[in-house]
Amino acid sequence: MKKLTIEDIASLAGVSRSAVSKAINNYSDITPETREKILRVIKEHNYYPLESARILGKGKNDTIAFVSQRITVPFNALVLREIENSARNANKYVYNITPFSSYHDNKKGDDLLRKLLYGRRASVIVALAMNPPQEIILKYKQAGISVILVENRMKNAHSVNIDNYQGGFLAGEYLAKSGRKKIGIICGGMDAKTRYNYSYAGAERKRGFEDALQKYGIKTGQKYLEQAYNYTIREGIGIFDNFLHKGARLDSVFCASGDLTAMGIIESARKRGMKIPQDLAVIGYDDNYYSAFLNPSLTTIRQPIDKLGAEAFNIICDSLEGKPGSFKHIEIEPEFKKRQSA
Amino acid sequence: MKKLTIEDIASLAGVSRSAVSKAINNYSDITPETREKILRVIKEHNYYPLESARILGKGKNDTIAFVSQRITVPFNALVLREIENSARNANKYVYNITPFSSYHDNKKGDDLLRKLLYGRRASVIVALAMNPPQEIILKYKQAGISVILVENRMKNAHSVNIDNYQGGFLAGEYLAKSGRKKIGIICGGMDAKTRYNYSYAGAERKRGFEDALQKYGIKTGQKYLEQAYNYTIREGIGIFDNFLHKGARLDSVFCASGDLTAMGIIESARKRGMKIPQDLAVIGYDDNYYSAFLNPSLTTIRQPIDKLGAEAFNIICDSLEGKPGSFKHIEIEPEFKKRQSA
DNA sequence: CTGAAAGCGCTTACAG
DNA sequence: CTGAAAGCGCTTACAG
Repeated sequence: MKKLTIEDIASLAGVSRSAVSKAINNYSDITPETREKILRVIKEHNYYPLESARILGKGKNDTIAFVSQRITVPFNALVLREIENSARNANKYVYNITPFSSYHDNKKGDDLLRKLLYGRRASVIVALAMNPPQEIILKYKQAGISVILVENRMKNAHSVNIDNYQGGFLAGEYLAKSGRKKIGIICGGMDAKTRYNYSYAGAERKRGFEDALQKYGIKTGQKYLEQAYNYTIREGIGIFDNFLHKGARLDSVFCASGDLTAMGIIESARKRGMKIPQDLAVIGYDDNYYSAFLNPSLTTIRQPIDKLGAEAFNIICDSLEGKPGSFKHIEIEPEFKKRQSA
Repeated sequence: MKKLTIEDIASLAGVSRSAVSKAINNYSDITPETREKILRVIKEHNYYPLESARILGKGKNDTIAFVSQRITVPFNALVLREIENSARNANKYVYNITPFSSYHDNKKGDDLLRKLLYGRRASVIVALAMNPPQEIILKYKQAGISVILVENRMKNAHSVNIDNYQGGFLAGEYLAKSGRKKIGIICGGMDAKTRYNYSYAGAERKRGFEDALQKYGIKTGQKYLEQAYNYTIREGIGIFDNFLHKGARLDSVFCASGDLTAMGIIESARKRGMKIPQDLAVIGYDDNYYSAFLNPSLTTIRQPIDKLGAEAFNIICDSLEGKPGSFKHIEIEPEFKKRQSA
């Protein structure tokens, strides 16, 4: 198969290579007739410029890198989807967004961020639930490339979060006010042996939750805390056993680790003959699209991911369009969804 | 920020640029000592080669393009995840896989496939639930770039499917054998006004289902068929009304369009006081990870996406490693999951 | 094994 | 407005 180059198009159209380049890039210093003729030839011959040559020639790359542990994690996919939706609505940058995954390999995650920076593969970074070292963040700052942290917050970078402290507080307050006394919490990212095991979102949810309980004079502590690592239904089932084993006879539990954990807890509690919510009130986190259809329907903290995506996209635009301004830290309000499980 | 180039590394290490290139690419004609010295300098200075320059220099791009309507659709994300899992297990190509989305814009979809081809942005294409015209498929064949269709099947391209005919047949046969007489089907992609509205998977499921019903002497036809377009719970709720409006008093329904449709149907039927499965048996499709936890738990056709991903990855490897062979068409067996709803 | 040189396909000053 | 020329940062024959 013959590979067409800009040279071929130029001779087919009877113009110079730079004229073709100008037509492609929609530059103004070219007559409309010439432009149209060139574009016609391009279309006729199915010519698409080689992307790598464009990037090299231009000296910059206008991709928006969306970096996460895994794009296929439902929450991560939803965040990306909402950023894409904002891009579609604004009718710009839609095709510039490229997902990158670290596949839960922390060193690879750091390496990925370095590669994107030093290999100049992106002009804006959206990093979801990543914990990069300050050193990398500073290098980005020096390079003038914006980093937008989602589900994290650090100096020298933008951040967009759904107010996790508030989410935890709402859950704690509701259970306390309903007269529950032995209130457990299941939370991820508490095992901060290294920065990789730390989750800003998890820590904030726990902090808000415990502040609420303390406000109402309810005990907190290790006995009432279990950690989540996988955020799966199966894990939730096992965690319920852990509470029993250490003698924590809960009357309610807040699954800050998500609706899936809550599903596991409910499954496990029922097998032991407990009634939900009478014997055990359960609150989830996220409000997955099917959570209202579960049995019982799940009381949960809803995360307005659409708003999160919109805010992130605003910062993306500001960065790409060179609008100055200091680092923004945006907190979006979560919503308490009262249903049957609590 | 100073941008390091291969030139800088060469002078820092006291060697030529080609030596650095050889070290980076792990070529053999270089002494181990030289290589190590170069790699040390590279690491020390955080040098990452500019990807676009590498591609341009090499004259080829080794990315594996994963093309779908939207990577954030749960089924699509799962297929990608399973391909990635296979890559991880095989410890190769993990970081070569890049997702591209057409965002449900059919022309953009075709354009994307052309761009990937003519702009040489990929060396293998995995196209999920895409309906490219034969013309494009043939161009890929001529260019020697493999196209692997998933949820579709065409000449001149590989294909990997979960046997949709069989899935439909299993559902139809089960309902017929349970003594159901008025059996509805809800299916997507039947509105083949253009090739974009056509779904190979949907058509095959319907064909298998109707063959089963005919085998057991049960009526089929327009009255018992409704179309799905969005595959959402909400849509399922509305579709149940459609059946009632046209006077189809069903005793059972097969939601070939997925478990979400089934959830909507169940929701709607219950609001009308129907008992599931006594008054209405409902079979879904997919077996979403939460489908066993619904109320009632959902009887459904499970799609073994892990196997699908593994098969697709095998073909990817064969293509990348230049193993010859004719086009493969793989059909994976689905599994009937008996639960409470039917 | 090493290094000088040409080439990949674009873009972008710059001269006309 | 157009076009010849240099440059982007790599890779790859090729000569040594």
